[in-house]
Amino acid sequence: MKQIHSLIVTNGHLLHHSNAPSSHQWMPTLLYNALISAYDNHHHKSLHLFSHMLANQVPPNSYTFPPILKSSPLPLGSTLHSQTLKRGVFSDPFILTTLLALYARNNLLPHARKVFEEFPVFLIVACNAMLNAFSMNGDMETAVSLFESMPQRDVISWTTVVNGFALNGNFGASIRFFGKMMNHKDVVEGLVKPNEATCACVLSSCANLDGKTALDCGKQVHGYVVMNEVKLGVFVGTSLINLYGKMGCLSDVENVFRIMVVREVCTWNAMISSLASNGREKEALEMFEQIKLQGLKPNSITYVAVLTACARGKFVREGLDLFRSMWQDFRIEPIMKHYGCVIDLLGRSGHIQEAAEIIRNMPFQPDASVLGAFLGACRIHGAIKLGEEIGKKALKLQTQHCGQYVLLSSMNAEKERWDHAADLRREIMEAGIQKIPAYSMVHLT
DNA sequence: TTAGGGTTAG
Repeated sequence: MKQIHSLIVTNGHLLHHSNAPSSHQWMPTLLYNALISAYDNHHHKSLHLFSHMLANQVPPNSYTFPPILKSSPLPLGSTLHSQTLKRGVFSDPFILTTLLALYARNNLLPHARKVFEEFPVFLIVACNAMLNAFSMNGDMETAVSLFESMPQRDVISWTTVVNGFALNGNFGASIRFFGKMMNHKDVVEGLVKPNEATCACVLSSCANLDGKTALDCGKQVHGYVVMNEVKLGVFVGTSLINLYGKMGCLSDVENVFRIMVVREVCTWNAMISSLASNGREKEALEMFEQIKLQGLKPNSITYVAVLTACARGKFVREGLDLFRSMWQDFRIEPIMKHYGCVIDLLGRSGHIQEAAEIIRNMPFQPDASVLGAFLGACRIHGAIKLGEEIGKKALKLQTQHCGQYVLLSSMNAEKERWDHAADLRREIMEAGIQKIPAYSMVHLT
């Protein structure tokens, strides 16, 4: 590429006016378009080029808008929408599709529908964007009925619905829809084949359920991946690590990790979480060191995972050091989840006062999960007075959640303050809160 | 030169 580029330059085919003071003025629409799409991940630059082209009276065409619209926030997107109308390119199918996706992303389902109606004929890409629009706005019923009305479907149509159920928390339906896909003539006759995205989605749905059925389903998908040479890239590999980690199959976790060719930060994150939740906290921390050695940059999720490992392993000193260094080393700002981990870390190991101190000095108000972690610590270490004080705050934040009531009530029961305990149990009843019964499971192999 | 679906989070 670079050699060809040099030839073009030395032969004078590129930018005849490059010696002129403002060569940009001579750049035609086509060159601007190419540049704008090259700056795909640099929204600022592509936008700058767009205004530059307008300032130089270079007219944008239907190719100009989609790459900018793809990364535009809503207010800018609306402005561009009117620009497409003014310049007579609104009806272009590429523009319509990106506008549809823009409105879907911003939860403006009615706007998305209106754009969808502009398509004169069936277009699979537009339908897929609309399927996603319904999914992202919680309307799976309409998504499925649109899906069923489509004269053709491709792998993206199927994947969008599989993912749609997962987006709405209906993981069982997501897996069943994948099953339907595998038995449908589209797949049986070889017109459609699940790809990396499809497999990653359904594996993630399996990981979000528990029980043997979900694990077996995930294993079948894994088998399909191997037998059908679906790429074991970052997406599928990371989903598999996550699935096996959640199911306690650490040897499978390690096998997948070992054979992955490309590993990104999210892969390492899934690995750290898997080790941390299976009693191998020390190795989880070693993985964190590995990330840095690989030249990768930990992200916010990495710290959630590694702080969890510290909490489980009772590595108080290491955990606090990590928490304090995340901003210094990587400019990652602690969010609520990180505070939750640190409170859990301090609380479990009996550093109740330090935990209280951190809660008092947080830059934002603690939410129910942080207070809940603290409350749990108070219970373990019998700090009933502090527990009741914090518990009341937690109840105010999470009135419909049974966990805090149960914790407070158990805490009183342990101190044989039966009247307090009973009062709290009655409050649960009166507030109409359902206590979800816990269960244990024995997995026979 | 342009469009639609994907992984990790106590």
